[in-house]
Amino acid sequence: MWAFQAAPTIQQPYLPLHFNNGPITRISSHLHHPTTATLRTATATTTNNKNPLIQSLCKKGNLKEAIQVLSHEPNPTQQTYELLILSCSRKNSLADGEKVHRKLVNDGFDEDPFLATKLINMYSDLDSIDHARQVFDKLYNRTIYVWNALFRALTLAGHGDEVLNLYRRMNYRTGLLSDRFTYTYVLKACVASESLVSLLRKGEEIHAHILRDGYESQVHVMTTLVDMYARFGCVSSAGYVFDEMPMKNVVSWSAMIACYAKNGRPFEALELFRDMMLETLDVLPNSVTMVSVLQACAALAALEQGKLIHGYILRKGLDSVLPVISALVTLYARCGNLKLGRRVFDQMVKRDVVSWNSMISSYGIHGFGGKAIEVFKEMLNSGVPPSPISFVSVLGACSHAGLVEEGKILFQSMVREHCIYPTVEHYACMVDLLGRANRLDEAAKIIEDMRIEPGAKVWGALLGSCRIHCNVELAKRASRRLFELEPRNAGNYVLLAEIYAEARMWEEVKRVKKDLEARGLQKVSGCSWIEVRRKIYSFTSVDEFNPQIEQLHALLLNLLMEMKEKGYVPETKVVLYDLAEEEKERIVLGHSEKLAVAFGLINSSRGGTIRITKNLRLCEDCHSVTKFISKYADREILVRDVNRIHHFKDGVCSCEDYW
DNA sequence: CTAGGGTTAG
Repeated sequence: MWAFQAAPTIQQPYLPLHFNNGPITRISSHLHHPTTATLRTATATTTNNKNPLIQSLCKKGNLKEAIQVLSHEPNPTQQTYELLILSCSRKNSLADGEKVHRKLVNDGFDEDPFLATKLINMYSDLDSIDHARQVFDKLYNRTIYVWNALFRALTLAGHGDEVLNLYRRMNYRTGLLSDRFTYTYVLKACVASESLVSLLRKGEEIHAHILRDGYESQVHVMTTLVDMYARFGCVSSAGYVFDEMPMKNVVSWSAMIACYAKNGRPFEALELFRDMMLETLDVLPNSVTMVSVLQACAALAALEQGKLIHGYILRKGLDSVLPVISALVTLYARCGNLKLGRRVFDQMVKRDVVSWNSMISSYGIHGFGGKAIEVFKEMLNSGVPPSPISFVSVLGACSHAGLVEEGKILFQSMVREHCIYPTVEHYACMVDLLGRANRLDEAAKIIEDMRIEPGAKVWGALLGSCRIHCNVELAKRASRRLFELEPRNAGNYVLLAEIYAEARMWEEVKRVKKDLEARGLQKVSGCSWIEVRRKIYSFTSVDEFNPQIEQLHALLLNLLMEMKEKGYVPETKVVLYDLAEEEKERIVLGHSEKLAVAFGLINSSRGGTIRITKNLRLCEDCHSVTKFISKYADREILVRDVNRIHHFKDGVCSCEDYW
């Protein structure tokens, strides 16, 4: 591939990896120092040729001309090459980069580790990881800088496992010691792996190395460590490292807040944010911090809390930062206030693909599929190319709204018009779209025709559809695959048991439940919560400690009687026990969302919307009861379940009973 | 040459 000439000054045999000791180490130890010239530059410096023309052309951004002059320049210096390489990165020109590289080799700089570092960084910036690797492979004098540059390049390219293999070789085969940069890169490599193996153990091993080498007070290293544990979902490990950090700055705090926000612990995220504001005087939150805080508010559907945070963002002038605005759009939409989200979106001066995606998915979760498609098309018209997530968002919107044909057309346009190849997520959307619409055979056909391995998400979507339409046979097939793919996901067992229960196959229900227990798993219990005057109250069906619980039950019983007179029949098929109908009715009446709605009726002012959030999918009985309450108590009720938002008003729901 | 963030997900 490369037709470089052998270096005229240093002739060394090519070894891909070598023992970095002996005289070579001595050469490299002074070669890598940027102020120390190589043999070749030493000559150049003595002739006092600093190539002012090339350098000034580089600084002016006139790369083409600089390369022109370079081709006639007999003595380019190391500094000149450094500027040229940086220019190629900046100009995003691989061809020019290769030209400069070739000339550099001809001029005998191919064993200069300083320039090799720059070259590797350049090729990494130009997304040419193979070239970066080659620079490294051909190099004999490898300083820690060179290793670090390659680690950085590979990590950015997602080749985490390669970094870890090289890291091991560096430790065993060279005398080089890792520095704080090495550690940040190899820690990141643990989570930047294309293979599916969990590299948590590796990360823990590196953690030990870091402590051994005395880096526990290096803020960058420790923050990366927090983030690594966060990405593995090891919240307590992340918290432990964070607590032990002797020095913390805004990045460290943000990493830990993000850890909570991303791992389903929004409450702790807000708590930590509060601690940060109270405990530290010199650490001020910035836009990155605020994004995670907004995410936490969105997860909790804490609208009032979110509005306060929005106010803070405005006061601090962080309201022009794109990620912050996108997070605000999502916050308001997920809190049920689509109008406010739209207003924030409309006020944006500039929009990138993420801003558009947040608006598309906002319409999606509210069930406005048509609006989502409209916004999607508006995005295309405005010249912003869609991302894979744009399609997940818009297909999800079609799914919630039952727009099957529109979804199919969009799905086909992915490859045809946008060169975006569907991933497991996209297929899962299509299976969900078709399955929900009771076109289960078509959904199964999609899976059969998939060109990639259908993952758990795809089979999960199919099983979910089987649940809605009570298709026992297909459910058996889907669950068999699911139990292989994710044996520890309790939700799958529950879904299957519910399907059997609806089909009154009680023996099967028992078997699945036994299976669940045998694996030491538990059904995730339903939990609903409501924000009243900026406080969040949560409910579970087994909660005996709620001081108002008797009042709530009484209210629900009254409603039940009233509803039964009006012809309501409780829907008890979610109950996984073969019990008397009366007993089942008692169970569904205690569902957490009903308690939350009752609490809302009692504790919030009339005329205001009651907003409830639930951790699972809304059950059919709660859905019809809430419809009833919205009419007879004359209240607007918003319920956000795991999938979408239901807007109850005058006895009907915005989902039109399709969810 | 180093650390944290937005949109999606049965």
